[in-house]
Amino acid sequence: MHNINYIRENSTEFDNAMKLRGEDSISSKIIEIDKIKRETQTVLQNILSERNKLSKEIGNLKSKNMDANEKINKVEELKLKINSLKELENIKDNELNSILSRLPNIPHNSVPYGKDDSDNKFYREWGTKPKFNFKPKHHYEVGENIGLINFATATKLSGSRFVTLKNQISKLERSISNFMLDKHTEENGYVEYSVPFLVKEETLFGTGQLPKFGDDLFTAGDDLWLIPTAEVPLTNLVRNEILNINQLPIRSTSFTPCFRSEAGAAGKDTRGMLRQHQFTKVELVSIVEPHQSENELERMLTCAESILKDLNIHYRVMTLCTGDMGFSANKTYDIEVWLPGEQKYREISSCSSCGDFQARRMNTKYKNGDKNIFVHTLNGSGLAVGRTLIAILENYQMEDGNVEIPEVLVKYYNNKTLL
RNA sequence: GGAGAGAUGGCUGAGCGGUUGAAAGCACCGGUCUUGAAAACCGGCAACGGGGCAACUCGUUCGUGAGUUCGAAUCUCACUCUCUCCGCCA
Repeated sequence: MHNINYIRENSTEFDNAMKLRGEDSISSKIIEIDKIKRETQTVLQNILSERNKLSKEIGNLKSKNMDANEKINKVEELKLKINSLKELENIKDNELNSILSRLPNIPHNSVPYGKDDSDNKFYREWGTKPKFNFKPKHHYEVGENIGLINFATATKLSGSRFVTLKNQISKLERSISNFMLDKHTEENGYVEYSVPFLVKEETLFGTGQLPKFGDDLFTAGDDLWLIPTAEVPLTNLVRNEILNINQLPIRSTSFTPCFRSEAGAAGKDTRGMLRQHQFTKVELVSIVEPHQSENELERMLTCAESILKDLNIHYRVMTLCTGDMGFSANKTYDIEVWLPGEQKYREISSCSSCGDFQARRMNTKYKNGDKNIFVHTLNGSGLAVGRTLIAILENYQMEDGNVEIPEVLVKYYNNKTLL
């Protein structure tokens, strides 16, 4: 959600920023609505003030048993005006909110300009592509060959874009999530939460999924929605709060399933478990003071990377261009892991800074002296567990069809070194 | 699912339809005292918005939304949420 004062005072910059994100120039429309709203408000408030005065006078007269009819009639007249002005103010306020709540965040000035993911910029990489003396398989081949990944059974239960894992691979998924949570809570300074997987509309508004992207989500009826990421509940933990400055920074993490309708992805990544309606993820969220957020994004990225380093899997980090960023982000790094079976880098984490964009939607501030200031929010995957599983199956596969267990996971995997 | 109780400022908690934006206490901030701290005492302390260069001023807000009234935290209705008891259940 944007600061209307900023738009008023920097309309050109604002329009330029929206253009980078593929939006039409709209500041003039916003400013016009805002102007009418404020003018209405001023007139309305003067009348309200008059009414309040008269009402007090009426009270005084009545308490002295004196006649107040003249003043009562006056107020009656005012009421008509008040009602129509209130109505107008309401209409303009709704128009304004409806526009503002659908506009994406302004990109940070360090974000490269671009149309889509082909314009993302290389930031850094770690490790090298592993060498195989056989042709590495896709993760689904590895899993299906040993009967531990099964798409057909999942289709029977739930349709396309679901999977069932079994036995050792289920256990491996569990080991991965435990490893990630331990790392983030014991070394990286995050506090673990268990959160609801079903949330209300206001909650999704707070982080920016609604009102614009309802099509990407699943509903559970009763006004509840399935979370597409733990970013939603974790960030909204502080919705409508005025935090004490010494509570910051807040760093939280949670392991949750994520549910996405993948509405716009028909025909994309249909093979394998790369793009599912349901997957698990360990999420990282930070709530910080504004001056900390740039550093915090780098820190968060490092925390996410630490998982892949420990797993010893080659990856690269990309800075997303203006056209590829998510709605609420002002800057995003994607970590892309190398998949030898597919011979491609694939996203395994996305770390975003949202500035005060979500804080405005959630109404989350902190007290700094006598001022209440919007916090900055950040979120990142630390990491997508399903895709980490894929990365392990492809990077650690052996010629005989078995899979080696990464060293850091062995203790989480009953001390076994092979699948 | 059945019965009942409730929702007030960061927290606890008062509040006859008319100086109640809201008592009191706690917390917090500033000061006096003290070598320092604590205690005690004194003072300050809601949010959001409009207007104004500013001092300041006006409006809105006591779960949410409607209504009654000249005037609503206080009355009416609907909704939401919380708690207690009973039933059911992981």
